[in-house]
Amino acid sequence: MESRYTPANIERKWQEAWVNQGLHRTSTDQGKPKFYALSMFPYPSGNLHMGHVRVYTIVDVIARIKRMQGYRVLNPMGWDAFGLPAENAAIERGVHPAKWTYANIDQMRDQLKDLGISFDWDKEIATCSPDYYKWTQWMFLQFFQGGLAYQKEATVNWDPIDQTVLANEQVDSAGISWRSGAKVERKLLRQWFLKITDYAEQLLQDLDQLDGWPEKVRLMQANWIGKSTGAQVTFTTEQGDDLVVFTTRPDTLWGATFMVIAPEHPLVEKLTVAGQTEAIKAYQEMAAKKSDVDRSAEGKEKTGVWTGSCAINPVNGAKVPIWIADYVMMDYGTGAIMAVPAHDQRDFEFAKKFGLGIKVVVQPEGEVLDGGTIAEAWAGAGVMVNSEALDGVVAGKGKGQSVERAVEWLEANNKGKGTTNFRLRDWLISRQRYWGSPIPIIHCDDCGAVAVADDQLPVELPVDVEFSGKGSPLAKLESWVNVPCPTCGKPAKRETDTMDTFMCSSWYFMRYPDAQNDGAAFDPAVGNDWMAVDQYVGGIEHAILHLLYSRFFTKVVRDRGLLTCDEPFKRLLTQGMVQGRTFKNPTTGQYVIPQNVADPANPVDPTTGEVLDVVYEKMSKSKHNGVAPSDVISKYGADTARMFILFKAPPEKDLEWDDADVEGQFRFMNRIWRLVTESGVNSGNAIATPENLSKDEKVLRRAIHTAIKEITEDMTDEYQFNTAISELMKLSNALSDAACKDSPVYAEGIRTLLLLLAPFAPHIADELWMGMGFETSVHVQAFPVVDAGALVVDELTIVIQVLGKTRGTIEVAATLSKDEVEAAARASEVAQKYIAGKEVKKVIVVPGKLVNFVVG
RNA sequence: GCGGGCAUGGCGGAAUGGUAGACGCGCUAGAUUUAGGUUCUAGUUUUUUCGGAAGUGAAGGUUCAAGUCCUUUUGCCCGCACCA
Repeated sequence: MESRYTPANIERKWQEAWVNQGLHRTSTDQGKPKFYALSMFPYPSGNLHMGHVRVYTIVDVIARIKRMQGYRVLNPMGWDAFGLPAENAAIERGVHPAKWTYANIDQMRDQLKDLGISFDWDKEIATCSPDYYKWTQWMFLQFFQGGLAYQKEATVNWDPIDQTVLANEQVDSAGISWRSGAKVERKLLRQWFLKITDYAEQLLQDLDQLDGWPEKVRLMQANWIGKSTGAQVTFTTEQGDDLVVFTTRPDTLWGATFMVIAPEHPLVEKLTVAGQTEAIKAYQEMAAKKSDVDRSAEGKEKTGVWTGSCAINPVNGAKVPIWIADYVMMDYGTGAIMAVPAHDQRDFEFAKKFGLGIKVVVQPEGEVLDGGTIAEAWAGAGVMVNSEALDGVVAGKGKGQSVERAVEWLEANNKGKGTTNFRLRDWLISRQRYWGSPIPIIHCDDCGAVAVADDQLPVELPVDVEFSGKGSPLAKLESWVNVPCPTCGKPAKRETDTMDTFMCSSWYFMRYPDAQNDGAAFDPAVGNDWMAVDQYVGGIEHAILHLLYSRFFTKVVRDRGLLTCDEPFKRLLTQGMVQGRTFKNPTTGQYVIPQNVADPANPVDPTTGEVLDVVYEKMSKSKHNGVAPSDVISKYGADTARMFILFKAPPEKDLEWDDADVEGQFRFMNRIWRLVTESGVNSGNAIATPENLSKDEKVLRRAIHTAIKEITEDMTDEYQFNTAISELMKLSNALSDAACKDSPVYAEGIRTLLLLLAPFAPHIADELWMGMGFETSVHVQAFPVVDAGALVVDELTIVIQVLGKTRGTIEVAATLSKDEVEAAARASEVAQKYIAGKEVKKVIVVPGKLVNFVVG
């Protein structure tokens, strides 16, 4: 073995050796408990960045430690390979998306291998491969046959840059596309949807099962699903139509003074009286131009137009005008509301602006509200008034209070019914692009939408298409579009939309355990053996998108009898960003290229001489703060990169990339190298026996087993890699300082250090382990188990407190009883100094920890 | 507006209600070295009359004992938002 630690000379060697030994192949030993470790698979952009390094390292450490602890581990890798960048490359550079994608995959796979991640490459999948998307299409047909996939004409989010529609989840609150950054437009189109709303209640309820998930993610999903309980009430229009509203406050029905319906509401035309036609039309056009976001922006100033018609309030027969206004959304509730201005601020503002009536039905205690004079809506507590049957009832949502009573009354009188409403919308999955899985449907004039037969799957993407960037290339390919109807044989047309790529990623974790099955998406027996994923790791950006869709898929797959699990991911870890050191001009806000900063310790702007701000921000080209994984690996090796990234911050927190800290981590690897190579310990050394140890040996052995205990705890359930590594450092320090380097305990310590280190820094650990003369890799050894006996101490340090203030410590024999400890403490010099001559009112003895004297 | 999270040395971060600052970075001094780097040793919250005293964003409270629990509050970050 070399005397100098040179990672470049050892890492590749071990990566190849592990492959040759088949160490990372998923064990089929059914005698072992299973552990499914999963990282969110990447989009194959072609370049590995530090964020990738972080996720895969985290999962790798977990997988490696579980293997050493006797689990059969599945740690797979694949590619979320459909998507627009490939198509854009085709448009810009004339490369076919498939060629571009597969080249990127090859490049990224090589980069991943440099990291020494223990993926089972036999399970590799790429969602753009016909072997895979065949089953994505099959999954779609499962939904279709289950009545969970349907077409609907709807106002949808249209991304003008990517030239496709997007699901609600893929547009942020500012109306910006998650991918292109474009402001989405609204378009009326016929599109495919999945009925995720059928599962809204379950998706919400089962969040309670997910106690291994961050609370934050569960809350985000609960908010997105957005359940609210209330009632549906049917008003009748003058024209005789039913106009159904949803309200969470049915108790205030008697206070409704007008109604508002969304500008897109189907009844608008019928309700509009002759004199109002133009005003209504103009308002509708204005509203149509605005996105939902614009509607809610603009200072929230209320706008609207009266249709000229009225409706009859079913509870009291009151005649109320029907307005249209864009503060009512067509896609929430029923697209129509009853307005109670006295008790709803939005309705109040609207009523004030247009001079509509305000009727108080809730009177707060000790106050008399008057609809004509109040300055704002009263949404607080009170007692019902002017509400016939409800008069005198306490207003509120509690048991026996007005809301419950109102629902009972509505149902008893057949005027409405209690109901729940969800914010969640059905999932729009059509995309007007080429590089995605075709939707396996054929449209026939006579038979409608007909499923492509299972034995005809996959509907393959045609290769020879033209990429102009305008419209779907598939739609223009007549030879592909025109096919006979599978049912009646008449000329029919293929669906030319492809699926949202989130379809592909919503079930890939079900495919991995049985990745090479060409007769089914997966064998249910294999699927049930491995599902659910025991530990999932990925970015918080999928808190709703991918994680919600995957939960939905899992429930549908369960209901189709393919799997038995309710939830796909038992535990979820959302790792923080990797941030780069960024130089920023404080006045212009411009980012300065690090190479142009002469003295990084005192950075000044190279052109203006201003002192620059040094901040840590997400790595990106525009900020000139990126660090390439390949550069770090070639300079320090993968082990140092892995150790640094794990040590620098807890996994869920953002991590500041700092070259000085990387150096520090490299020093630690060097210390271990020297410690082990200079120790003289080899596979032939006797292993320590716990008996008849000297004091020094006992101290060292306690340090060894404390490290085992702490690291094992840090790696159970909650993963605390940073403190685990600090324990490795402590053990390494203890071994360096050991006073008994000839002892078998020292040999035990050296070996234990390598075993504990193996999951974190696998290359150096195996190099040193095999260098000691062992026959088999460090990675197939059992993970050390703590010997509780080694942790027992002869002497305890007891803290002496007086009135809760620490005054010193004493050493006592561990065998002393509680009373004896108290007596020793009382007699101690430290305590006497503070308690002599004073009355000791109380003594608290915490065994093994402290004695606290309470003096008067 | 609603919901959630966070706040500890120069920095990243540790602390089952029980010696706050583990571990690391940086820094200071010394040793080794022709020098730099490496490596090793010691030190590194503040203050001090060298006995101590104070200290975990702020203010209260519970407790023998609070970074940790409770109440109020400030700042920052994140998610949702005219949701009927």
